[in-house]
Amino acid sequence: MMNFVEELRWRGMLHDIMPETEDYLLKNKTTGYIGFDPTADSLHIGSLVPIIILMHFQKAGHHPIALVGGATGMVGDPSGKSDERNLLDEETLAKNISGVKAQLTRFLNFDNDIENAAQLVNNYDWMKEISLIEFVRDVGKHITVNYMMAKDSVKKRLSSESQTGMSFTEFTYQLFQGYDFYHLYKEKNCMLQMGGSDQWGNITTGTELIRRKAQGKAYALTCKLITKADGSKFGKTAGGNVWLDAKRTSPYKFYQYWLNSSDEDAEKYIKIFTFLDKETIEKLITEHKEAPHLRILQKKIGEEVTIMTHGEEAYKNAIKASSILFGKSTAEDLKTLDEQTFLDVFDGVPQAEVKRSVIENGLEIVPAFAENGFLKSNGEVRRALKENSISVNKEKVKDDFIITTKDLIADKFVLLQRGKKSYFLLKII
RNA sequence: GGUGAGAUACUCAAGUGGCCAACGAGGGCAGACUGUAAAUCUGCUGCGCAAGCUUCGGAGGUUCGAAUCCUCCUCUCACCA
Repeated sequence: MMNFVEELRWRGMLHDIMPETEDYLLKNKTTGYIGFDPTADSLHIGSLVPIIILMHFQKAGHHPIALVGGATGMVGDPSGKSDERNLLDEETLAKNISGVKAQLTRFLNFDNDIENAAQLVNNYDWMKEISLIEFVRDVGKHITVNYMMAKDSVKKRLSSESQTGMSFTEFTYQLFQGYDFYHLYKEKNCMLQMGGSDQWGNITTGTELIRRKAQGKAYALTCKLITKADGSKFGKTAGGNVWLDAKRTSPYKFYQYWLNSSDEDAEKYIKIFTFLDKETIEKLITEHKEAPHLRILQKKIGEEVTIMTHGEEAYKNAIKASSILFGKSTAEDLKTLDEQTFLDVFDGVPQAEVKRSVIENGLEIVPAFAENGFLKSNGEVRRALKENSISVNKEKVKDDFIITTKDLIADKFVLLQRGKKSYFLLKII
């Protein structure tokens, strides 16, 4: 049997582990869970780490449970937050939960035919049954406020660093999460809770509750939070979060995110986000160091993670799109594309519709960029022109350029571009 | 409830009657260089081709002239109760 803990360790994912956990996991096939917050109707790549942990867990023969926090999502976890959270209304929450559920099924094997099929639970299902009196008597009684206050997540908010203080609601959060663990321990014989290192406090409230209320022993394990070498937040781009949902973040952009990782980060990511074995990874790292400009690591990570998330087909399209957008393709190359290929490549690129007659009459460059919502104002277009950053169909143009029918791609599109990475499509109707 | 401080562009933050479309920093965008990188250098960062126009929490007022002075309002923070 594969050593799950060792696997996480050499991949540099392990942060904190309760004593005896490794031993227990080696000797027993057990059940473990990770909670996912339904703060949006899609997970983003930050959630990929816990997902991958569950995948490793399942691979090692254990039984993974993914918990969707329908109830805890209503309370709001104060960990890592310096401000009070906004609460989600029930309708949004329901939508988010179903979105998150759908995504998790892509990564974990929920097939009941196998022995250690993954399970999906929603803590709202049991939390909704509990009355306040019940909760206060049966759960609250076992945990002292002193214990709760000692948690970092709470201390931080009570200290003078925090401007807003902390509501009772958020203070209670750890009891909710702790109760989840207790519930799964009782109902599903779940012995282990995992999560990001910021969850340590919440997780140990769970093991504490299990110890006091059920005289049981449960285990905990956390993984390192993903950081980036330049200090910026992982999983964010200027355009927002990088989502797992293809509708929110196109596979092309998803792939690009990994491709643009720094060398330093790529060495970490390849261990964390791919399932390649140690030898393969070490070989790749060596190769990469010999020829860093080839970006072997980034490409491999992009390939593995994009295929895992969006499938083979989407990955191939992302590659094709990348080579057209960033290769030495010219206006001529672009014009050889048929409509379908063109649309695949530029899937997700913002676009606007323009009447054919406008192009036939000749469209000046300034209004072409400003009036369709690509750039904010005429002034901005003029500025950009001065910077020599405006291209039409991948060719730099000056302010006297006029778009005509000869610039149409597939007789239907004009590709506008600001700088190297920012595209916009005019679609002729 | 009382007292005090404050609200300036994406963020922080100067500006206390004309020299203010508003110092500076960060962020963002672009150009050069490069590996679609990092670092570095340069330019831009309210609208307008321009004349000019609209901005400094909101509404009024004083003034030839207001981000700056006055009145009221809204909100935030701190201390006290």
